Amino acid sequence: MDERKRRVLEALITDYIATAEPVGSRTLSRKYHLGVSSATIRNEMADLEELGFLEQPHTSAGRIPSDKGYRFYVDQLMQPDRLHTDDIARIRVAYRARMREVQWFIHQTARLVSELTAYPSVVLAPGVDEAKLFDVRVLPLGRDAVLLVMQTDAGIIQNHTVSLPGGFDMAELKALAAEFTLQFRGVSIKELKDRIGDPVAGDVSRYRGLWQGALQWMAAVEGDDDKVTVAGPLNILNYPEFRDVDKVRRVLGFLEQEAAIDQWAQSWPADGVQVMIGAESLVDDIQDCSVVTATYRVGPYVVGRLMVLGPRRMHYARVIAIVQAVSEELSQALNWA
Amino acid sequence: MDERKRRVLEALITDYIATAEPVGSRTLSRKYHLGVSSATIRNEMADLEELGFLEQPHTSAGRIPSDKGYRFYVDQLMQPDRLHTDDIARIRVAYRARMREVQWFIHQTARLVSELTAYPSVVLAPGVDEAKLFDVRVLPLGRDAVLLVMQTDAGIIQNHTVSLPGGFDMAELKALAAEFTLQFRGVSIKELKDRIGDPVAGDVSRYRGLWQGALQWMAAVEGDDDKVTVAGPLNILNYPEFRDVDKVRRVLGFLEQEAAIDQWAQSWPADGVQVMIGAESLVDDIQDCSVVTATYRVGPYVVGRLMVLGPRRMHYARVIAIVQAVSEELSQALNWA
DNA sequence: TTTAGCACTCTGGCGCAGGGAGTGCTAACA
DNA sequence: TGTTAGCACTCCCTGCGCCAGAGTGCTAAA
Repeated sequence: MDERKRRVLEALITDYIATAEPVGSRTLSRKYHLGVSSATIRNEMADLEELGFLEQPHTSAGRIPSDKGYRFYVDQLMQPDRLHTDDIARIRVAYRARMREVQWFIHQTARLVSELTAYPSVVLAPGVDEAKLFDVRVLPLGRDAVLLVMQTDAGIIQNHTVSLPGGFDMAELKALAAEFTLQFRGVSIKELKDRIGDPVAGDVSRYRGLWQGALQWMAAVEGDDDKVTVAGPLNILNYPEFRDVDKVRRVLGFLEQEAAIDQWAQSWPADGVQVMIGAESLVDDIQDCSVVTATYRVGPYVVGRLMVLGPRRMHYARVIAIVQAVSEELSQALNWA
Repeated sequence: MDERKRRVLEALITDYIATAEPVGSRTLSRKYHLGVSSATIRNEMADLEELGFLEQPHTSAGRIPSDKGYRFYVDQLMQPDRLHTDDIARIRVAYRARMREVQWFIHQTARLVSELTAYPSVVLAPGVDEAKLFDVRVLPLGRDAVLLVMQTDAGIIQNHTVSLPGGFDMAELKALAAEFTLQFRGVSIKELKDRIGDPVAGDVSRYRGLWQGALQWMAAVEGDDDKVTVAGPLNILNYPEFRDVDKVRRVLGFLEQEAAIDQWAQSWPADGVQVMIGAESLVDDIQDCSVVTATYRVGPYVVGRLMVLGPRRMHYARVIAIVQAVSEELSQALNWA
């Protein structure tokens, strides 16, 4: 793999990313001043194909990069773009607002990333599973309904309206909430799921249903709800590789499977920017896509990820730079929030 | 418009809804026992075309219904299906759960409708704009953050975390919330938007930013957020008229414009099941679609709507029945909730 | 080692013919 | 007078062959 092969491969991938058309030797020698003739490039391309970096759709077409080719490009050839100052400004401005809930930042991030990249984006919100219960409170809402408010150590707040037909005794409920807080403070939500059946001190008989419902809700419903935010899914329709409705269906269908995406993301390495090319994602429905993902933090802890989904010939250099910059900015914003 | 013409038109539309193929006279005489020969049907079809109920894609193709044809079919010929007992059971079961927030019912409804009809569905949640403020409370969350909880007379509860760097005086905040409640109870959220600047009695100087932010949030952000719920958008991909990516883009793009949908829905007549065929919707992006919509109530008041979006050759009889049944069931569920 | 030249291959577009589906018209029939 | 059978005609769709264009691989010369 000498220097010239590297340059040919880089030029070819650059061109293919821009045009989505198989690239021929003549095109390369004309558009990129490689200093050699098309015949030489032809030989290099034949070698690169033999090495598995390129593929030929059919005998008399140009070459396109293989997954391996993209991988080499991402790891060895490309370097992340320097973002345009406009883009940088846009990222800064996006988080300027104060007094917002975490969920607002998540939405904002998803929209921002999909607009900057022109690909669909996904943001995974901090999970509540790992968070530890901090306290539970109850607010009367009327004659026969209360609002349960749960706070975790990560500062995440969940709340839920519960109706109690037949009314309730507020003092009793308050005591119960205090008791509950005392007993379960510091227990992770995940663990709480297994302890739904635990007896709670105090007179719970009347409100057993309430607690069980509330716990189920805390543990299950709200835990996964809103965890995955998708923005700009229709961006995928702008790329010629998705002119086919069946391919579109698979990708958009995948983006609707929020629970599956969440679970899938659990298996990824912990930190930093990752790139998955084509089949590397191990997900059938997005074999024709690449994924670029980065984590974000609250303090020192990784709490969530953002990702960009695009065709395999994604504009990696730019997307990586954006994802990197946004994840840092988001981490900062969350630290201040 | 004699009886035979009506029967021919009905048969033709039924067939076209099922097959999406232009229907010829021979097909009609074979599949539907109309008691006359294909030649006679041909004559009737020519008449129906002249009257504007049918169209011909090209000279030697069968006929397809025009918008006017569908309109006549919906108004005069068709009657809503009797739902299968399975479907009825499914609708009943969907709302059986208790102790749920309004938003849960909305999501449930959207999913249910899109699954039953196999078309995309949209549900408009009760607006908060018309709701009147009932009370505002504040809960301490830690050293420098509080949770604002706002309740309206419609029983809608919104809440919002606000950070107050530098700490706060809880007693003062509580008094302020009480004061605020006193002053604005009974004022609609819509009105509240215009009165954000109103002075509040008590010492607000320290917390002015808090109130302004909170009000802005109540009035603007949460008011429109989540108001429109879409389910099953990809169902549209199953219909051959949307095999073209550009058409898909327009329809799915429309379904993403939640604010626009909300506004659009404001202009519809108040109550009952409505059908809009093709251009009748007055929305460019869904000229190739029909819409079936129904309202639902809390007590005697219409508070929201659900709608089904499908190709013009929608299965009106079934969809109308479903939309009708679901809207009634939802109204009941909300009355009990 | 590089390059020019050339024969070869494959795709995609175009024109054309034939089959099929459906129509409209005409004339016969009840 | 309304209905039907028959028939010529129209138009779409499909498959086929052909050709131009793009690109390759190989060979031979620089």
